[in-house]
Amino acid sequence: MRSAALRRTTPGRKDATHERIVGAAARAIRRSGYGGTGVAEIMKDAGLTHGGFYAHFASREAAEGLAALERVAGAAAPRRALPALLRAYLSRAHVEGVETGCAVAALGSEMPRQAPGVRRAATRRIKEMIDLVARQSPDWGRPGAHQHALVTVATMVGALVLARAVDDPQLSDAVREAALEHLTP
Amino acid sequence: MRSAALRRTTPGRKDATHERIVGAAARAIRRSGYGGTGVAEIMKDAGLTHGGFYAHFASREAAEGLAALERVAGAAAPRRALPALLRAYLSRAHVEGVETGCAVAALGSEMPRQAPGVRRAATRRIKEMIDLVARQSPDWGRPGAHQHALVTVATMVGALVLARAVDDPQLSDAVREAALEHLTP
DNA sequence: AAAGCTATATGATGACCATCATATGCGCTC
DNA sequence: GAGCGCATATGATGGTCATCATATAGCTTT
Repeated sequence: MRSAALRRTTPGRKDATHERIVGAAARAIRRSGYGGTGVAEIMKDAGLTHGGFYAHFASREAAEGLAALERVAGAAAPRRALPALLRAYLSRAHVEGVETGCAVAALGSEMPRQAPGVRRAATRRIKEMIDLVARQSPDWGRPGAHQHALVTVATMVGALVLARAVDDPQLSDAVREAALEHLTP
Repeated sequence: MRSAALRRTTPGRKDATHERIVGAAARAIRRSGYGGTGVAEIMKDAGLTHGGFYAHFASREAAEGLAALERVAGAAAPRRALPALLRAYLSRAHVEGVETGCAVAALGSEMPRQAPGVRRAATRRIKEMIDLVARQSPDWGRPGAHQHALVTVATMVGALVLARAVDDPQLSDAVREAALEHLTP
C-alpha cells in the first residue's frame, strides 16, 4: 500500500513502527485527551489500521502509559538558558501547538484520574521539568533555589493552561506576556 | 421511591431538580472529566435515573455547557483578603477536593477541545477569577496591578494542577507551600 | 376523591469502540 | 525463485453509552 516506508519483516523494523505508534499516541492524547483518544485515532495517525495495534501493546491503557513517557518537547528539549526557555515555553506558537507541546500543560488536569503507571510517569516528567529550570536558574545552588524553581514551573504551566483555555485571543496574549515579563528579569 | 424529597409536580420543583442535576453534573465533570462523564453518572449523583435527563436538557453537551457555568468554590466564593484566599486555594484540602474545588484547575487542560459554549463559560470564569484577585490586591488601581493579577492567577492554577497531578505527597506539599510563600508577602 | 397533567422511570435502539481471531502479503532464506 | 515467517489488515463480537418512546405515579384541581 505504501511505497518504501513500509518494509514488513526487516529485523528491527518492528521497533521503528512501535516508536511511531507511541509518538502518534502521544500526539493524539495531547490533542484529544486521555479518555477521548481511541485506538483507531492513534493508528490512523501512525499510518496503520486499528487491528495491528495489539501486535504492539496489550491494551489501550498500556500504550497510554508508554505514551506519557514519550519525550515532551517543552519539558525536556532545550538546554538553552532560562530566558530563552521561557520565551519558547510562553510563545504563541506553543499555545497553539497543543499536539506537540508540553504534555504537563496539555494533560495536567486529567492526571488525578489516570492509572497509577501514567501518574508515575507524569510525576517523573514534572520532576525533570523542575530540575531543568532549577539548574538553569542564576542562583542554582543557593538556598531557596529549588523552591523558586517550583514556583517558576507552576507559573509556566498555569499560564500556558490559561492561555490555551481561554477563547479570547487578547486575554490569551495578555496572560502569556504578563507571565513572561514576570519571570524574565 | 424516595420519601419526602421527591415531590413530583409542585410548581417550582422542577427547577430545583434542574439545579440539582446541574450541580451533580458540575461535580461529576470535575471528578471524571468532560469526556469521561456519562449521563448515567450525573443522574445517579443527582439521585435520579438516566432517562429523566432529557426532560431537562436537550443533550449531554447542553448540560455540560451549563455545568461549566456552575458556581466554583475556589474561584468565586471568598470575599476575604488576598492572603486568606491564597491559603484556601493552596490548601491541602483543596488539592484533595477535586470534585468541589476550582473548576479551572480541574478542567483547564481539557478546555481547548471543548465546544464553543463551554469555552465561553470558562473564559468568563477565568476573567472573574482574575478580577477577584486584582480587586483584593494591595496595589489595586495602580498601573501593572492587572498584569500582576494575571501572573498570580497563573501561579495559583499551575500550582494546584501540579500538586494534584503528582503522585508524590511530598512534592505535592512542596509545590503548594512554595507557591503560597511566594505569593503571600 | 377522581381525573388529568407532568415529572421521573423503564426499557429499547443504534452508534461507537476495544479487543481478538483470522486473513493477507511482503522480504528473507534456501 | 519458491516457500515461509511475521508484521499488518480485515472483519466479527461484545460491551458501553447517548438518546428516545413509552409507562408509571404523585400533586392539583374540581
